[in-house]
Amino acid sequence: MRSHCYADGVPRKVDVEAQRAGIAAAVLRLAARSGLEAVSLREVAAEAGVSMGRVQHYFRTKEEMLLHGVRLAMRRMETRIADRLRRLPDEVGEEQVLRAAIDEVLGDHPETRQVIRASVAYYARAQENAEVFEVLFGDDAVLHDLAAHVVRTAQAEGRAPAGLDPEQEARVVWSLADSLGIKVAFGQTSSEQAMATMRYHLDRVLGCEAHPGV
Amino acid sequence: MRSHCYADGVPRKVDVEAQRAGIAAAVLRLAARSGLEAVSLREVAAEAGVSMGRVQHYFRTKEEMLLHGVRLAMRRMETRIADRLRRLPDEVGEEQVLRAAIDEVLGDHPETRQVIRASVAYYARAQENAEVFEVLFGDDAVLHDLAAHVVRTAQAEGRAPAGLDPEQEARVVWSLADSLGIKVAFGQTSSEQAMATMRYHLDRVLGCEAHPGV
DNA sequence: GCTTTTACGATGCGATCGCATTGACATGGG
DNA sequence: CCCATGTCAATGCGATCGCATCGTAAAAGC
Repeated sequence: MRSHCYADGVPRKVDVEAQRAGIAAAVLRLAARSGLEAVSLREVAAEAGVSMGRVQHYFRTKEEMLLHGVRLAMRRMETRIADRLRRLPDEVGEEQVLRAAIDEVLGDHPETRQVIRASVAYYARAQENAEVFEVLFGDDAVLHDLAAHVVRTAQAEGRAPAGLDPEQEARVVWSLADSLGIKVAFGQTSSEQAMATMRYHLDRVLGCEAHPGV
Repeated sequence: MRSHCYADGVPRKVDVEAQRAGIAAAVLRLAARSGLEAVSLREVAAEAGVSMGRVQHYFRTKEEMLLHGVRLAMRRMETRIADRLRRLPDEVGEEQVLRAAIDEVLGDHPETRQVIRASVAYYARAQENAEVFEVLFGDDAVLHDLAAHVVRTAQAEGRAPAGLDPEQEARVVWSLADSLGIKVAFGQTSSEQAMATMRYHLDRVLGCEAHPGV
């Protein structure tokens, strides 16, 4: 009746990754709620409902624990976007991928807002810790290229207005999504308002189409 | 030969506001450098080069000190924008005001970056502390109205493309400025790159004109 | 001139911090 | 069966935390 019982009677070790993920989830909740100041080993242990010794067993230092926390945040975001794509009819184009990612960022699901708030809490640390910087911003180039390609496709199909610079438009789109996502996560704006603004902008750049969400 | 000597031999009290500002400046430096986690009474005292007793004398609690810090940040930003306007030829229109504010946000002057990084460090606290929220985001409505009005003017003068929604465009412009400003402050993007993106966008919304800066 | 107020510096308190150590217990391999 | 290993809970350490208190020296008020 221990929490780390074995599955199917197969005698095995404790699921290390699951334990780490449980603790990292507590880190995320605390960071999202009150910033990194509130993240101490004792608080994390209490939030995760485990002993402090357990936390220290799975993370050698606080730094390592924090890094694992922000990694979990990004992984969750990717998972949620992938789930969203899976719910769409098959054969999604790149524009659907872009729109799904933006929808996720601007949505008001509590977990999304938690991840975004936690990410912002890590910003200061990203300046001093290259690994945190990489986790937070490492995927930006891929997302940028995705947006730029979508713009180019819209141009090729004649849906986009003339004279657009796909590279600059990509920067605008993601900057907009970032900023609106943060505003939603911190309660400055409603999710609906942010999605309306995003849809307004995308309609002018990619042409007006019927889309679920933004 | 004390640091709080009187000016002109006039026996007066210590300049309370100057003392508080000096301490708040230290708070800003620490928050910008390493986040609010690094802001303790002892660290602030050391950074400001004063005793801990002095810090406690001018701020009854840490909370009050932090609030004064973020107020100083916003005040500095406004001052820097006002200075920028004063350097322009007189009779500035509202569009110049908007552009000056955006220029300041995207500029790579160390003090601007410090203020932006410090502001981001306060985001988590803004959720729990209504006063911090007000200081950080209280001016947003004014800035929004400014941008919307500038867009409307550009429309009236026939410089803007047809079919623009000034309210939405205002949201886009400020979201863009916020996001790019943060990216510059945290070293994700160069100031030049951010200004180029901003100029690119403004040219499409307000019409292309020759402007200093963005 | 004497008291009150202002402006600190210094020090101490209890709580909490990250981290290291220790030991109990359980498991699987030899 | 024994022991190496993995998995923790418990505890203690030195440092640091925010804050309260105390003492002092100087100016302000009477």
